[in-house]
Amino acid sequence: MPVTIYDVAKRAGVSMATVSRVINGSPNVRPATRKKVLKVIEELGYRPNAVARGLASRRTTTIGVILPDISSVFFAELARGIEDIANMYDYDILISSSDANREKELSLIGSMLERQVEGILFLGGHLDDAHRRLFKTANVPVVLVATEDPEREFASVRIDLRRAAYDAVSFLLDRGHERVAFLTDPLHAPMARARYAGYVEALAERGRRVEEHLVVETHPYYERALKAMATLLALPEEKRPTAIFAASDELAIAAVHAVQDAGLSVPDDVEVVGFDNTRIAQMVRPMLTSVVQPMYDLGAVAMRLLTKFIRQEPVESRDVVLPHRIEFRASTRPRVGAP
Amino acid sequence: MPVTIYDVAKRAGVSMATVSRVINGSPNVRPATRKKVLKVIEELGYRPNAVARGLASRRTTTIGVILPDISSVFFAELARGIEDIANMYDYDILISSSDANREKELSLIGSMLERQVEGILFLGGHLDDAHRRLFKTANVPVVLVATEDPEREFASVRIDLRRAAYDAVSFLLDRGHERVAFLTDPLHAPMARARYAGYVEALAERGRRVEEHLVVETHPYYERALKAMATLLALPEEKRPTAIFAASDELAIAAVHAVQDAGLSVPDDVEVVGFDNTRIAQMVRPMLTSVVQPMYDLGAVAMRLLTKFIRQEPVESRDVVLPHRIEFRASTRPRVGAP
DNA sequence: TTGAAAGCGCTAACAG
DNA sequence: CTGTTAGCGCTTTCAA
Repeated sequence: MPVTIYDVAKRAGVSMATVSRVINGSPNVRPATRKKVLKVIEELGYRPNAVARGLASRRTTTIGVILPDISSVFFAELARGIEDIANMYDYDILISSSDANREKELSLIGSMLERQVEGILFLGGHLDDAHRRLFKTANVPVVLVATEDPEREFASVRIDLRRAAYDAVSFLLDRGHERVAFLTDPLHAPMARARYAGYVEALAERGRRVEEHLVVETHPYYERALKAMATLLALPEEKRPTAIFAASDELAIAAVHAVQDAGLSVPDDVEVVGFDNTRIAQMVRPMLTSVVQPMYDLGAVAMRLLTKFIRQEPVESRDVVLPHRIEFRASTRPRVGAP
Repeated sequence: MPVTIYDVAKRAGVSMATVSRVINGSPNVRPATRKKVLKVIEELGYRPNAVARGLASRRTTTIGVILPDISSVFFAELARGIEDIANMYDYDILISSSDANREKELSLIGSMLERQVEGILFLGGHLDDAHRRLFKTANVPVVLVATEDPEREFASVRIDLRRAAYDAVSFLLDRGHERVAFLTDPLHAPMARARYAGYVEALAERGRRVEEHLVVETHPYYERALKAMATLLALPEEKRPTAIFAASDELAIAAVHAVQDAGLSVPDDVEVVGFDNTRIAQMVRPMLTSVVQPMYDLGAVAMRLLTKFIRQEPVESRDVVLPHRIEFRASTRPRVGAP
């Protein structure tokens, strides 16, 4: 029923190969012929079938993106970075949320491979042997994004989470805080563990040990975190933290509010540092000091790297670590000598 | 190089038709044969080529989603609703951001049709004749989601934006406010216009006219809105609004902060109502009263509707209007008799 | 229950 | 510069 390349060829009085050439912008077509074919394409409303093309050419111009949850601000922003670069290179994007569920991840990877994606971007999960095996039999390049792979077996684009946490905690410790709390989503997640490692390291380097009660593990939602922090702040003053490092901005905001609810002031009584520097960091009062994770760039750089692998271009590094920094705002006290 | 259905057939000593039947779960295969084939599939690590299948069967199990911006909280949440239902019906999703740019939208629609998507979900834009023409030649079902189409020509899933705005503004007016401001993103966007219509209607119904200076059009970002509101609040008291209806939660939060910056109190001096009831509404103090737009459900229902069209199942209504309501929180004063 | 064979719509040598 | 001819890997009649 739909118009095919064959219909166009017949009507234009040329072979389908010529039509194919016109469609694909081959220079080897006489201008007059091209014009004629183009006219017929217009008349017939011909629209090339990308599936057939994909089968014949073995190029689908599609890449697969697997992420924990597209509705999370963090991954949505990352996805946008991926999309923009993909677009620039004429790739379309197949997106699926995995809920960081291993089985779902594996099944999604399989499904994308069946669809003959030309590359896979895998975000924010944890790799085990099954993942590795699948990726290795894939025959298409894979880039991990914002994903912890201790083995560094696959190409990846990320920030140094451990170091970022280390920097944030060091900043707080160096201001003289005796008790810096760490508010985090469950520590079984690899990204949470990386931050925890940085927290521990910053303490250790100063001859301090982790005080169990200052590490607050909670579900990564505002309401839950608020309650968890309320409990911590109800402690007597000599056990209560005077600074809080939170693993996300959402957790940090919960911390800020818990402090205020306890009748204390941010930043005068308690300083708070968040993570990710999402839009919301600037939309609360006091505005949040936050570790900047360049989400859009992570996505963009990863996608660019993937195109290089697909085109077999040389790449400088398979493990790209993007810089992080701390954006200082009002949830911490002004730094001496800061602009 | 990769294993094909033919390789499996040969090795299993059956025809490729039989292998195809096994893959597709056809009941017309002797159990012993099925088992043998399955074993070979396993041994060879055979993975069906979905592109070839799509070409042969004319079914790609792919649907196309076009939205203004995947990094926006609103659309990301909507996308998640779409995804979950799509998944349930074994569809994969091709997502693209259009930036609400007409040309981009048209080109994306074309590209998705070339890819033989089995249906299209079009979110949050404005339809003109070019869109309509494309959709009509598409031969695949289209569902508009959270999209204003005055002509109601295509199936759609949405809330009654005009009515929702009307309800919010009526609520404020009925509390005795003389001056209710409307803080909105640019009014050329159809969704913004719909809310504006509700604002006007609520006023008109009470014999009031729109006061130009109370309609504040701004870019839909916190910083810009904050400035715009500051200007408005700098007005002498008799021109200053005592209530603000904002077109999004982000704008509403800017309004709250502008009021506070002006040395006034929310809700005592100025009441503020937001829109969408995104997560952030509960993450600011005072917590935001907001019009609930069920984003996840909009996506889920739309996707479900699309599957019905694809399967040619009967549908009850082509214009699904989901209910909205107002979630009352602390940015408005307590209602008399409210729980 | 199984197999043979004809496409699906296009690309990509190859020949001219 | 253009046409011919094989496929790409699978589904789907139609027979057997």
